[in-house]
Amino acid sequence: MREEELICQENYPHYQLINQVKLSSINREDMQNLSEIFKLFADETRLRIICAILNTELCVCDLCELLQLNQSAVSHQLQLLRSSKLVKYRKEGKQVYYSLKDEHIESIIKMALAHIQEGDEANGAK
Amino acid sequence: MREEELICQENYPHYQLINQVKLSSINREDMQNLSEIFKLFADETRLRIICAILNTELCVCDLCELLQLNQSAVSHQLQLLRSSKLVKYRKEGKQVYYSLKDEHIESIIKMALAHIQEGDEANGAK
DNA sequence: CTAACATATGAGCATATGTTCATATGTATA
DNA sequence: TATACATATGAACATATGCTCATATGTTAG
Repeated sequence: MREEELICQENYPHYQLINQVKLSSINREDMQNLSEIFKLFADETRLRIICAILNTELCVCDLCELLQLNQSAVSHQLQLLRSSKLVKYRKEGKQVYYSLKDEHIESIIKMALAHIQEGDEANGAK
Repeated sequence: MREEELICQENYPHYQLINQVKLSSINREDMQNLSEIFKLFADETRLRIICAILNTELCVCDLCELLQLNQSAVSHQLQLLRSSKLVKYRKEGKQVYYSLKDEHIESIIKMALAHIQEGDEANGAK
């Protein structure tokens, strides 16, 4: 529909390169799923929740106390994490205990942490 | 300010646990930086751009062609990636070539990919 | 210098997102 | 069964985000 405006004239030499990238690239559905996961990590509150239950299971009010957030906000975020199957939960009496479902998550966060720490070194943090 | 409504009565037994989590947790500033990075990965367009330049440098119009997006949208996203120092760029004549700055990024994405693929197995994808 | 091209950027708009408030649901205890 | 407590959830609102359109900037060729 907008071929003419999209393709700049210089990129024909890059045609092969583009095609190669296209072939080796992650398929569109995985890409969408990837961005979904990263969305979960993208909110600070959610990330704090995730980190809090990295190695421990905690109940909702523990999380409220820890993050100093009201119960509704925490529950809404947990709802999101639950429906994305990032967390599992266990009911015990009145309480509901949440924990992480997958150990990849810790690796992802550690890797990202390494990234920002390397960034610090490279930039002005000397 | 809202102590009374936040702290549920049952969590006193968890007091130690909460404190332990609090102590071992990532500090607030790093947490914010982490969420910033994940925000960058959280948009599908941006993620596609990032993946496209994982191993190759590409100019803006290559990206437009590859992602079938208009130049303005791509440039805006590149602007974001640039100001977050996730990408580097190199001007050559009229063109500007973008590439990634950091190899952690690939690891992060690969890890996340592993997560979603494991999720597939675990769920109905048989 | 002018025209054409590649990229950048500001404004405006529509949509998505996170929080709060009010209330519902579910569980234990008196 | 009634009450208190822990959690979940819907609605409303304010803010953030991503895209588009128009235009600016910078570069090369004629």
